[in-house]
Amino acid sequence: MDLWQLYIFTKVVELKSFSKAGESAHLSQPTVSSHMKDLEDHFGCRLIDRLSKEAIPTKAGELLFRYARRLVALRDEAETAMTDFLGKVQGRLTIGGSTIPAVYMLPKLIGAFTNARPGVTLALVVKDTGQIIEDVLAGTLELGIVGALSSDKKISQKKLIEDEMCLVVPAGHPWASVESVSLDMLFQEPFIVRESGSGTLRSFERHLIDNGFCVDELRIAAEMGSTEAVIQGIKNHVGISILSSIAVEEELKSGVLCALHIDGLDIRQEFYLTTNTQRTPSPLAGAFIEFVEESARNRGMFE
Amino acid sequence: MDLWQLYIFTKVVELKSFSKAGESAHLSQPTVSSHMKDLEDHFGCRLIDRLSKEAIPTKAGELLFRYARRLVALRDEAETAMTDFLGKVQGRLTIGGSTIPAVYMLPKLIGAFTNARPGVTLALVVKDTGQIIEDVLAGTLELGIVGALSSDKKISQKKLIEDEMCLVVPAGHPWASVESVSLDMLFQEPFIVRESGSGTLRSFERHLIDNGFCVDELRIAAEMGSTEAVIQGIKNHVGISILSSIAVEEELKSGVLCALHIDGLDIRQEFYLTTNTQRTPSPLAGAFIEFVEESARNRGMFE
DNA sequence: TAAAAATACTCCATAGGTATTTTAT
DNA sequence: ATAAAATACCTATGGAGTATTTTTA
Repeated sequence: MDLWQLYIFTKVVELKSFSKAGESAHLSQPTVSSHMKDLEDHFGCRLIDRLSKEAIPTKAGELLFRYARRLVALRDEAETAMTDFLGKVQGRLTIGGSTIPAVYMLPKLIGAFTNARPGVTLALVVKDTGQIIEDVLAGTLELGIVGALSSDKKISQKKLIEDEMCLVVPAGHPWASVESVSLDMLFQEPFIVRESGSGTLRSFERHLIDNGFCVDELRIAAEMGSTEAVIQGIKNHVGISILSSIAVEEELKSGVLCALHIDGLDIRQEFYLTTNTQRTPSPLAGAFIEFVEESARNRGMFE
Repeated sequence: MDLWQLYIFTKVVELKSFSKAGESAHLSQPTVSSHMKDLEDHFGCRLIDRLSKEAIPTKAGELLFRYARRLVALRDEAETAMTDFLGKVQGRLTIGGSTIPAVYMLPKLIGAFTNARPGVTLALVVKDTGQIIEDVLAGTLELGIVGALSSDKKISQKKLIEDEMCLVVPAGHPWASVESVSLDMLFQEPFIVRESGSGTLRSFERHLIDNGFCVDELRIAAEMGSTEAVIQGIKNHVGISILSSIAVEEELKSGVLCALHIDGLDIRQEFYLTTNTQRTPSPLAGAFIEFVEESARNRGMFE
């Protein structure tokens, strides 16, 4: 009993004729006969009484007809659901982001993507890089944007943007108009650091040590729990700090803050679109990935 | 996209493995591979991601899986519904009967048939012979029991019982112990007739005329609207009458009434199980037909 | 006689198999 | 090295056709 035979059966019942059913299904009359015989052999009973002028289902045929109609309808529903799913970019997609991408990159990207596409819902999950990579590996997340590379062969990562850590000072600060300062000059100024455990702080520490300095020598004015808090601290002259240029993009544009290089200290961080090589992205995920890559190529992402 | 492939697909998703799915469906692993490829080609997208240790559906595969499960379940439901319908004698059957069978034969038959079969409902429709034959021809009724033959070639009729019209007198009547009386003796006694239009009356009239008599010459004591009324009339000494022996079966047994032959008047009526040659009976109708024929053969029908 | 389904037959697409290779852990 | 799926290739069933016969109104 397959769907094709059941479909032909419904046509026979509806049109009350083998030959008309054949026409409607683009089949010859003998082919219809043979399928009906197959069905009758399968159930071991007559399903259709062949009267001279019309074909009428038996009681058993009526019972089967009710199921056949439902089965054919459900098949059609499945087909259209699949083509809809594959054809249209729609539905819900969850994107993972580590702190910097989640706060400074993804909101803009998600906004631009969903605005042009009704019927699309994007959810953002903020977790640390390790967690996001685990979720991508497990298949819980279709994609993430993180600031570190994974050695796992199942993880595919595409560089989206390079972010430089800059020394950030408030407007009006003596260094505001300077291009760059030397590393030892940092130790004169009150400094704001992130709480220990932050990726930003760790990479800064490593670079200081590499250059023969130590964090303890900094004149630490405050320790802040978030990038946003550090920005507020600088604005309010609590101190200066090292920050991702992406994070202060807005403030640099408006002139509230200024960024400068530190001679001999080149801290760059790259952000990667992270997917599972072994998993096929949904059409929605595929479209978003394309959109993100396109934005990165056009440098339209943060300009 | 056929049910067989969808079934294999559900097995692959459930068992997370092509080879295990093959085992469970008694197929080789390459056959499963080929079916999955067929499905993927059909939808034009990947449905299953083949990881090293397990096979996991893609988003599109998850969508299809939901439909596939429903389709397979519905198919199974149809199969069991069909085998139930064909295997068990159950459900509802409507039987047509003309007056005599409907009142004096079918209640007993229906009672005996349904008592032994839980889950069976028999409905009785009382109509005149012509109407019942029309309904059988139209397929509205699967079977009827009527007292006349049809010339329609699409009608099959099987004789169940032969019923003789007898002269019925109350117990204690002078003729009660007599074997038979001559036709002319009828005209001495008060007589009860059925209303004009009754089949019983018509055939009686015809027979009288054939023998050179006329109904008008009878001493008509009363004209009754139903066979039951005639019986009551005889019991209460209103008069005597000619009745179907089946109709007075009970009263003859209990001795309240007596039946005797009329010399030279032989009115017999046969009752026929009537079906449509072109229609396949449902299992329930078939079982009832068999039961009725068996009862007729055993003469257990009215004894 | 006409119209519908059944039968007889032929052909080829494909579901199924086995043997083997590829791939990833 | 192992386990799983893919590939290659072969076979046979059966789905589809055309031509014809049977059936019944």
